[in-house]
Amino acid sequence: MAQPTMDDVATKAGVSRALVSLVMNRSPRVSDHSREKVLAVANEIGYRPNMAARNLASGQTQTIGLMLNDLHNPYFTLMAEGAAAAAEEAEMRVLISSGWKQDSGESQAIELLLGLRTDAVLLGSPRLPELLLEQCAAQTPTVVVGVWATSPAFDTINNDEDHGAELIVDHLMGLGHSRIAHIEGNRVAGGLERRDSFSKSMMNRGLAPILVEGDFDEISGYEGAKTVMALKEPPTAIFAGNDLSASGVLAYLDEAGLSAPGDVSVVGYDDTVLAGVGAVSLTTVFQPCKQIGGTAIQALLERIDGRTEARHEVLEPRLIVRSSTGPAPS
Amino acid sequence: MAQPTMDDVATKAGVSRALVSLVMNRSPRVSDHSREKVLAVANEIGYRPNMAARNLASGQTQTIGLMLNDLHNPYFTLMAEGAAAAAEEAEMRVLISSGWKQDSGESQAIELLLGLRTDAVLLGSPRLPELLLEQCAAQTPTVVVGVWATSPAFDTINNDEDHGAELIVDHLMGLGHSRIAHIEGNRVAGGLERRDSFSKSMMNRGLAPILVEGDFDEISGYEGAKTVMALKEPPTAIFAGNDLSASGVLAYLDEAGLSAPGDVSVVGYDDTVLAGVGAVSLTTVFQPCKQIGGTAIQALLERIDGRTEARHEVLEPRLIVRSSTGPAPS
DNA sequence: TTCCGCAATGTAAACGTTTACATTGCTACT
DNA sequence: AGTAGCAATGTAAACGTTTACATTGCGGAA
Repeated sequence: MAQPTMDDVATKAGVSRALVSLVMNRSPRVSDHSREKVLAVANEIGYRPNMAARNLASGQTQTIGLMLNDLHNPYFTLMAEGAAAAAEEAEMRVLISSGWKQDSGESQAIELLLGLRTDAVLLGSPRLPELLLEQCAAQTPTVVVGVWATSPAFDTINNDEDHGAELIVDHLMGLGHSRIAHIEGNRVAGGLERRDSFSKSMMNRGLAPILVEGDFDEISGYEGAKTVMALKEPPTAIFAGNDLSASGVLAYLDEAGLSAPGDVSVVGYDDTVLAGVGAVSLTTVFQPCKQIGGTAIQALLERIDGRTEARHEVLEPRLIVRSSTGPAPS
Repeated sequence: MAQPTMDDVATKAGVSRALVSLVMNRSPRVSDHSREKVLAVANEIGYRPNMAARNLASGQTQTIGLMLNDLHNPYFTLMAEGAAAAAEEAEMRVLISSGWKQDSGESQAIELLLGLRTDAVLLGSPRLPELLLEQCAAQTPTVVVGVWATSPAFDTINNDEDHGAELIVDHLMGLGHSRIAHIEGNRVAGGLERRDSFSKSMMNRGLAPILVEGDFDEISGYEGAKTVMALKEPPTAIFAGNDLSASGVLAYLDEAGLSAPGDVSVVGYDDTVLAGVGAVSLTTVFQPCKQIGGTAIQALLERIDGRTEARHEVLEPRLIVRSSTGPAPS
């Protein structure tokens, strides 16, 4: 599988290697005649520039690395799609790796990207401690999504969790609910803020929050629902950490012969495609996933261009009321 | 952001560059004393090997590229997870790119991977014609999942579509259905086989297949259901191209005031997490997504090790009956 | 003491590009 | 005719590794 190199093209086309390089990089300095000749030969022998060599020589990759917490979560894949589209516009490509929700996997995933020397990295809800994120930022332009931090070393984009939690609590209280449970997201990648915001909102309104562990996925939604519904005084509403988790809650309720919103109201978070689809459509909090991805790429491009002051963006949440919430049963 | 190089480490540790290289590659030929010294320095100055240089010099990347048709489809992300796990065992990393369901995007995605000179590539339901897949295979070891082909240039892994369609048709006929519609997957990435198998199965049993276009996603499931339910004689059962599409079907039915399986039975394909979750759990055909990913990586590793004969694997489908199918209404 | 063998380390030539700079021929002006 | 200027192309030195091979130094056998 020895692949053709620039030299092969140059020789066969009877020109110098430098000229081939210019052609491949669309330089305007080369004559139409040469350009055509070179392209023809390149095409004929199936030449494809070696990115490693290109990167080594130029110090650039035209590539942005994405580390995503959980590829099974539409929130992240939508973010990736938005990022890919934005990158495309800047003639950049996006390379994805994931830690599959494990600390060690995530380290490796980031390590891989840093080793590749992508021009920048976008970290989607990293689980790693802020210190490590700063180390990453020291190596390459970095934007972190989904983790609250005020580090001057990297940019962040976050949802206003406090406000989101308030919207949900107010909505549910308005429907007459007072025993409201929250199935937490994880305790490492920004789930903590959502949980704390919920607690605070509840407390402020004189209600006791019911909390149960989770990990932002279906299975923990299912388990969490099972746990809280087994309480002596089960909640009349469940606020799941995200839509994925809410799906799990609905699955459990269905299995247990309970209905939403008849018996229990359910709220998700993110407004991913999961929320709209399915027999019971989810009341949830909208997050502009794709747009977040695009904004993150913009921020990275600016950093590549030399910006150094950190920017910490906070997005306003918006409650989307669908059919999974209703009046509290009397 | 000038990053430290091997030379920096070598100088600071008072050794040669080659020795640092040996240490970084865990060679047993270096003394404990030197190893420790080098590692200490590397760690101190935050040295990280440059993959581009490493790749250029060694001709290896220890990396396998994954091109995935649609990151929003759990089928692919599960496959990726399985692949990542298998790669991990072989001390390899996995790099993902997607064409986001567009031909041009897919070309770019594959081009990116080939340019990077990953040691091999795994193509998840590529939309591109077989000719292009062969070109890819000519450059690097290639395994294609989800596309029927008998090319001697690459390996394939596929579901036995004929059998899968038969299982579904028999199941539905057994429940008394005769007007059965199929919402097609796409017409480029292997959706054709599923559609043809369905048609054939129906015909063989003396039934006329009802077909409607689709693209393996929620929206086309929704639209497809809308289309067929508007027929003079609407079907009593819908076989969606995959689970994603089936979700869309369920969403439409719900919106139209119809219920599954009371009014219409619905069948999916893939048995992704979508099938089990949700108020109406899906009858579907099981595919061992993760395992497919793992098998694909195995095949690639063998090819990297020198195997050249192509292997075309066919997996046996298994029908999973859940609550979205029931007797045909009388 | 001499010399062999071996472990540990160093030397230097790749790997396939980019890119600053040098060279070559023209055109067109004086 | 001589030459300035410019477009087109060539030359060669990086870029940061790996790796075959050379060198060093040391312990022990002769």
